[in-house]
Amino acid sequence: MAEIVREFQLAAPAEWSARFNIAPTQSVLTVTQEVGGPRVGRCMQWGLIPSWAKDRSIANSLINARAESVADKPSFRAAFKRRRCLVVADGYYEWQKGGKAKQPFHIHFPGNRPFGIAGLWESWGDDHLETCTLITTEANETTRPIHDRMPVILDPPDFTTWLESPSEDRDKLLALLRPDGANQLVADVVSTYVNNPRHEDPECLTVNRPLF
DNA sequence: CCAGACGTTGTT
DNA sequence: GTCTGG
DNA sequence: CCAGACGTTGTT
DNA sequence: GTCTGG
Repeated sequence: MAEIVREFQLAAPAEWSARFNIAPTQSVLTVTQEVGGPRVGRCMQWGLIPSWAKDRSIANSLINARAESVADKPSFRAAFKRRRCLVVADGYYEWQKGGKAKQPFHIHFPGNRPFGIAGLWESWGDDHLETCTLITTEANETTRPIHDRMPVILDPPDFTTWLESPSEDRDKLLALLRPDGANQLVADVVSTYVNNPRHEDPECLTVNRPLF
């Protein structure tokens, strides 16, 4: 948490403990910031529920939002204008499909430096349930062999722009939604142990063999 | 005007 | 909530 | 994302 | 095949 507070310049530590296999509908750590306000770390449920949704089942479909259309899609455009966030991670899983087999990879930076994924959030229902979605874009050189999409990983200098820009800066915001340009990511083959969402321990990160 | 949709992923 | 299709 | 379920009736 | 739950 100390590393996260420093990297994201949080005003205070957040309530959070290590996770190894976060599935959609479960809690993720996010960062939000009102214009001119402090950076706040808060937990939200992964899977966006728009304000107009009659029930929460739509969350299963809205775990990702495409950068190419996020500003216009009815499910996302309101959040794109007013409720942008960062989702904190030090790695993510991507599955490579070959026939029936689903080979998971653990994708991370050297040293597992935490990073911020561009996201959107909403508050839903009388209980003000806070939910979020991750924005995806085309894959970069490292991740393309595994899958054609990847999360938008923002450079720390762009955090403020993403979190605080007024809604009329649409083009400026969309320009941030690019693949990781520095291409410093590492992709490790891991065991299919991680394929079971009930498996939630460090064994999920065990490297099977080098990629190359 | 009202009714109905509103999403991504991957696979075919 | 807001847009599209009928 | 993956894993696992996928149904109605009536009865306790 | 497609939906739900985690």
